Amino acid sequence: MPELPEAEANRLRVERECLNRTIEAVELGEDTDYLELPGDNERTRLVGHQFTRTHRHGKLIFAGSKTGPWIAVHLGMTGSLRPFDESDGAPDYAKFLIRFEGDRRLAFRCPRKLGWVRVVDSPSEEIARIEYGPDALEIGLEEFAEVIGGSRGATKSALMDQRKLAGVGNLWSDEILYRVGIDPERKGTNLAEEALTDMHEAMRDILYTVMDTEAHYDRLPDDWLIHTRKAGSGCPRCDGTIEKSKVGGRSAYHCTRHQK
DNA sequence: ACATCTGTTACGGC
DNA sequence: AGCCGTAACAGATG
Repeated sequence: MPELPEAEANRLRVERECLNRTIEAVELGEDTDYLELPGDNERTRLVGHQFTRTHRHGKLIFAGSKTGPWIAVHLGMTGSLRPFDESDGAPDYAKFLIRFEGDRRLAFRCPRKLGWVRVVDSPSEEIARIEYGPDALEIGLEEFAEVIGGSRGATKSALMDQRKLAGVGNLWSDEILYRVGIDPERKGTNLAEEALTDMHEAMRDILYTVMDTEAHYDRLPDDWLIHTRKAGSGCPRCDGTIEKSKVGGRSAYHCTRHQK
């Protein structure tokens, strides 16, 4: 599920349904081996506080308040944050549960156990700890061009490097490069200023567009790669063919005709 | 049975 | 020192 727009959709659910309610208890779910989750002391720290605000940086989601502790959530590949009412029962794969006053609950689901939750003093402290670069929607053209244009490896890998800029993953890096007609393997140092400018703009447009749909991919424009991300399919934008390859250990899809 | 997967990270090489 | 690339991680799904 989660790159920046998907993390944003999760943050919005918390923002809408979990603010300004006193936390009464914080519990772990079933089968939490291998997961990094707050221990007894960290969970107790949250009790009695309310979340009054949320924040997102790249793929990281935060909830907290001006003076109280924060939770920092990384969704991994398959995680999600799900507010629910006690009367409806918890979702499956719930690994971490917050009980707010009244009927409201918040579950951190994580079927594949690649996500994590921490209790921290502030978002900025956690962002510094994990060494994330600027958020992909905050980074300006100048710094973007510096960071991506200065990268000696594949442009796709640079876009996905969270220390360079935070928020872009495998799916949307493909979409960005498809939009601007750049081969995912092209070296960053081999990109012209104009290509970097186009890429920065495409990144912003793609992330905002996906965010606007709250990550409902069926509502995205027909000429996006996402709908034809399959080896051998025809390119929606030219006469080319979509090819699958490996870039930086991840599967990459690109049009062999208009992406050079 | 086997390959795949929107996440990171540890480690070796340059 | 830093940057880069690859293997590894865990478990559901097709």
